[in-house]
Amino acid sequence: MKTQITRSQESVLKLLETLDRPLSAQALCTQLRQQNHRIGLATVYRSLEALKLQGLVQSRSAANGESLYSLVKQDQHYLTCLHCGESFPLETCPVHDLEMQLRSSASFKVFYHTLEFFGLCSPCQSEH
Amino acid sequence: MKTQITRSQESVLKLLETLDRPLSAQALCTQLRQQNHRIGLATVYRSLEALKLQGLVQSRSAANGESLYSLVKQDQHYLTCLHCGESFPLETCPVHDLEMQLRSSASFKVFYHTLEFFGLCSPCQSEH
DNA sequence: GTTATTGCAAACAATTTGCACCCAC
DNA sequence: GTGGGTGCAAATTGTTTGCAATAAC
Repeated sequence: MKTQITRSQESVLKLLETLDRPLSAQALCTQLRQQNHRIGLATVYRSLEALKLQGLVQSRSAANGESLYSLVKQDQHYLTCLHCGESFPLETCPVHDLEMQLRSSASFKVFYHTLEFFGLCSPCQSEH
Repeated sequence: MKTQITRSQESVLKLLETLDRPLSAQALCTQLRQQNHRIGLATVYRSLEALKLQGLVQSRSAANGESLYSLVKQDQHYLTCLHCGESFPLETCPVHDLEMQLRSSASFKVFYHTLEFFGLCSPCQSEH
């Protein structure tokens, strides 16, 4: 479990820090190239995987099947509509206390958590 | 948003009721065929999608990228190891109260939620 | 009979992998 | 120099889709 960071991992990390919402690997790659980084999609995936292993980056899968990546620091708690797939961020996270308890447990080292509620958003409730 | 259940959806639902852990679509298809259901993988996916839309079935993505399906009734809350990918079920769910609050809100109709903590399990902590 | 559902196979797309090249140390 | 990191393109694989056949009503 190496902990050293490579050049690519650093540029991915830097980019994620400027973003306020999770992006797909492909979108991240496109943005990096627009910023004149010569980087391949495979490297973006490899970097994201490495950063996840270090507990710096998290991913969740969107309704369309692709994975969305963001910093662990940026809490990700959503209300997600089963019908249209849209995710509405939750303001507060109700499980911080439990996370703190778990963090102090030696048997499992917690880096971060995700919490997602699934259901129907207001517009989708009125369709039949 | 139709609510009627088809024959295939019913057999998938029946199978899920007999299982105590989430399975992939492929595994579900295999099991159904072993039980002499003549069913195609595509139909399993279509059934799972329909059941999800009805709030009966939930899915989460495993470490290897595939989706694992289970009944909404079967709570799914995990400690997941970033290193080996193994998921350890949590005994209790700390967010039921919040879910109850959200359920009574008219603006978003909550069917179910997922909660997952990510980190390193005990064996993986000792590797370096 | 008409319409929705199904199985199959082909298509698709996100992700992973093989490999030659290149950079850092 | 050597070993790890990288880009590219090919391979892989979970999932979706087109379509003819079938089942439901």
